[in-house]
Amino acid sequence: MGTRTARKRQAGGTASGRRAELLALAARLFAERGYVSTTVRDIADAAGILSGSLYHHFDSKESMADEILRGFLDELFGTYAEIVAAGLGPRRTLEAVVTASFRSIHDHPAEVAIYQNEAKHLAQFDRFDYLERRNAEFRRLWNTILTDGVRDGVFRADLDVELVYRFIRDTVWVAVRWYNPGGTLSADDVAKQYLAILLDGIATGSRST
Amino acid sequence: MGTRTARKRQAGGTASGRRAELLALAARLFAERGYVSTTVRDIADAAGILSGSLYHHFDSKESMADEILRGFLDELFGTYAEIVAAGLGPRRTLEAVVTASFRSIHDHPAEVAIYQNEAKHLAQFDRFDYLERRNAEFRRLWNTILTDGVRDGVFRADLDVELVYRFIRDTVWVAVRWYNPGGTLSADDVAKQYLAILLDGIATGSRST
Amino acid sequence: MGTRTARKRQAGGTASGRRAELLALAARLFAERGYVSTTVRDIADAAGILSGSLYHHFDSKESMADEILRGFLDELFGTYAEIVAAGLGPRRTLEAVVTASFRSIHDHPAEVAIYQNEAKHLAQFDRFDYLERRNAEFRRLWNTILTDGVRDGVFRADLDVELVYRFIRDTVWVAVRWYNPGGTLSADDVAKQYLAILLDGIATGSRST
Amino acid sequence: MGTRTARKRQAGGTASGRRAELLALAARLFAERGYVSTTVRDIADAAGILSGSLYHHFDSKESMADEILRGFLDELFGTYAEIVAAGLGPRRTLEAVVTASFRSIHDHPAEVAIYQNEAKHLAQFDRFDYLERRNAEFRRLWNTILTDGVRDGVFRADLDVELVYRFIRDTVWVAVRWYNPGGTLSADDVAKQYLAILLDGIATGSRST
DNA sequence: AATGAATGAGATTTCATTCAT
DNA sequence: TATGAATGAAATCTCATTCAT
Repeated sequence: MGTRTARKRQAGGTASGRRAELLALAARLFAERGYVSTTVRDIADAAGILSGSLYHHFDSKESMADEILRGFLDELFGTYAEIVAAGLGPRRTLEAVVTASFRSIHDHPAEVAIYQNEAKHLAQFDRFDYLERRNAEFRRLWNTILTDGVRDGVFRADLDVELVYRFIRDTVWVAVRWYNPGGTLSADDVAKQYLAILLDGIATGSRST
Repeated sequence: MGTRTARKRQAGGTASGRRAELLALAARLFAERGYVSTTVRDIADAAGILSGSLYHHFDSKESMADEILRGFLDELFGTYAEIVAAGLGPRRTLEAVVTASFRSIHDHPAEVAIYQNEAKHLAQFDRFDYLERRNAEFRRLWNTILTDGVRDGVFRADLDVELVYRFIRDTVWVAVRWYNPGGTLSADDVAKQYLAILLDGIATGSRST
Repeated sequence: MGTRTARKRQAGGTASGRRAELLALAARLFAERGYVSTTVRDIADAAGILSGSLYHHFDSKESMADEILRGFLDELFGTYAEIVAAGLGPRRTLEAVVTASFRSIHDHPAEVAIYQNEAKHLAQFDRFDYLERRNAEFRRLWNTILTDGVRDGVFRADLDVELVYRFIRDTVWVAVRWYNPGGTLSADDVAKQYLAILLDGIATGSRST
Repeated sequence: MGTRTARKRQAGGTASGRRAELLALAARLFAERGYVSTTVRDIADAAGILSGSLYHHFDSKESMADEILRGFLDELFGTYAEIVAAGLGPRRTLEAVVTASFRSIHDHPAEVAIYQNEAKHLAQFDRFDYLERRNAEFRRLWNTILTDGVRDGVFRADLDVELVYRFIRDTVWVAVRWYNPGGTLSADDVAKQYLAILLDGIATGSRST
C-alpha cells in the first residue's frame, strides 16, 4: 500500500552484514541464470531462508538488482575518476582504464555480468535511470581519451573515434563471459594482451591496408 | 503430449508464408525483450491473433526459438564453409569471415541478438544441443585461421591464439547491440574499420610494447 | 511487463456474457466481505474456475471494482440527469431523486454497497479519479435542488444547505446496509416514509425549536 | 499459544501510558485506512518502533481493535444509561441521545469510524460477540424512545418505528465521515440542526403528504 | 486458421506473528 | 522494552499450454 522504503543501505554505502551476504548471493545467481530467470525463491533457497523472509531485507527483487548495480558502478567510476585525475596522457590513461576494467571483471564478475546482460532490460524502469547516465559518462571518458590521443599524435589520425569507442567498450566487458577469476590468466595478463592487440594489431610487418 | 503435432517446417526447410511471418515477429521480439521476457501473448498480439492460435503453427515457444536459431546458424555456417573452401590463405580468410559476420548482423540482426543473448540460457535444453556444436565449430574455424596465419608469418608469432579467438568472436558479434542496419555505416564499412584495428592496432608508429 | 489492456468492455458498454456473470459475482462478494477481504480466489471459487483464469477476463482485481463502479455510476447519473431534465421543480425533483436512489439500492445493492464502503479506499488510485468527480456532481445536484427550493419557498429558509445535503446523501445510501430487496418493504415504500420524515419531521404539532 | 501473554489492561480498565499512545495511533490508522488495510507495521512505523515490538504490548492486531472498541462502547453506553436514568421523557431523551452521539463523534472520531466501518467484519470473530449485544442494546434504546414518544403523542402516530430507528442510527453515525472535530461547526451545532430536521422536516408550511 | 475459455504451475509480494538477544 | 531475523500462510498475478467449437 504505502511506500515503505524499508531499511536503506547504511550511511556510507556499505550494506550491513546480512544484507551484504544476501546481496552477494543474489548477484551470483543473477549473473549465472539471468535476472529474469532467477527467482526470489532461488535466492532465498541459496540463503537457506524462505522467500518471504528476503522481504525483511529488501523491498523487491528489483531493488536487489538496483543496489548491486549502483554499488558496483559507484566503485568503478570512482576508480576511473582517479585515473583521469592522475593526468597520465592519452596512451597511459587508456592502458590504465583498460587494466582497471579487467581488474573489475576479476573482482566483481557477477556485477559486471549483470551490468552487461541486464542493463538493457532494467533501464526501462525509472529507478535505473542512472544506467543511462553511466553509459553517457562512459562514452565521454573514451571519447576524450581517444580524441586527445589522436590530437597528440599517439593514436592514428584516421580513427573513427565513435566506432573505436564501441569496439573497446564491448570487447573489454564481454570478456566477463569467459574470464575465469580463479584461472591461470590474471586480469593483468589479459589486459596486457588485449592492449597489445588494440594498440598494434595482430598482423606482422608494418601498416597493411 | 499433444495428439496433433503442429505442422513441421516444410520439406526443404523453407517455412510457409504465415509461419515465416510469425517467426520473423517472434525473432524481433525475442531480440528486443529477451526470450524469457517475451511472452507468447506478446508474439500473438504483434501478429494480431490470440495466443492460443499460435499453437496451430508451432509446438511451443521453445520450438520457435529453435527454428529461428537453427535456420540462422545453418545459413551462417554455410557461408563460412564456402569461404574456407575458397582457400584464400589465412589473412584473406580472416577478412572474409569477419566481413561475412558483419553482413550477417546486417541481414539478420534479430537472429544474431538471440544467438548472442539467449544461447547460454537455451543451451541447457536438449533440443538446443547444436548450439554447443556450433560453438565448437566456431572455435575450430578461428583456431585454424589464426594458427595457419602464425605459421605462415602473416600474424604475429607471440599471439595467444585462444585469447585472440575470443576477442575477435566477441567483438564481432557484440556489435549487434549498436549496429543499425538502416544507418549510414554499412556492414562492409564497419568490417573494414574493424579489420584495420584488429590487424594494425590504433597506435601510431611501429610496434610499441 | 507491458500494459496489455486486455479485452475491454464491448462497444456500448455492455459486458459480454461470461464477463458480466463474473462481474456480478465479484460485486456480490465485494459487497458482502469488503473489497480488501475478498480474494481473487473467492471470486474464482464462486465462479467454479481457478483464480488464474479470472485474468483471462480481467486485468486485475482493481479493474473488476473499476468496471463495477463505473457501470453503476454511469447508469445512476443517467437517471439523475433525466430527472433534472424533466424540470419538475425543487420539491418533486427531490422526491424523484430520493426515490430513484432507493430504487437503485433495490436494483443494485451490491454496487451501492461497494460505492458506499470502498470508494474512500479506492479513490486513492488514479484509475478511480471519476469517483471524486461523481461526488462533486452529487453535491452540485443536491445543492441546486435545495437552494432552488429555499428560493422558491418550498423548503425552510433557515436550512444549512451543505449540512442538509450531507444528511440526505448519507441517509439514503447508508440504507443499503439494511434494505432487503426481497423483503416486504419495497424501495418505493422506504422512499415514501423517508420523504415523509425528511420533509415534515417526526414530531407532532407545528414547528418546535 | 505464546507462553507469556502480553500484559493485560491494568485493573480499572485504563491503559498505561505507552499502551494508550499505541492504541490511539492504531485507532487513527484503523479509522483512516480500514482495519484490514492497516498493517501491524504501519502502526509500528507510526510509533517509531519495529513491528515485532508491538507484541510486547498487545497479543495481536485483533486485540488492539478489541480494546479500542470495547473501551469506546463502554463509555458510550455509560453515557446513554445516564441519560435514560434521568427520565427526561421521550422528546428530551431523544435530543439528549442524539446530542451525546454527535459529541462522541467529536471526542472519538477514530473509534466511531472503526465502529461504523469495521463492526460487520469483526463481528464474525467470537471475541467481538459484544458488538452484536451492543447493537441490540442500541435498538432497544431507540425503540423505547420512539414507542414511548408515539404513545405520549409527541411523535407522529404513523411512524414505522423500526424504520425511523434505522434512519436515525445511520444518519447520526455516518456523520463521522465528514464531521471535522477541528472545524467551525461544533458537535452541538450539528446536533441542533439535525434535530431540527428530524423533528420538523425541511419543508415549509404544515404537514404535506 | 482462429477464438474463447480455461488450466496448472509457479512467480513476486504481503503480513501477522514468533523468538533469541 | 526493543531489535533483527525469520516463519508460514496466503495473496495477486503471470504465462505457456490445451481444447472444444
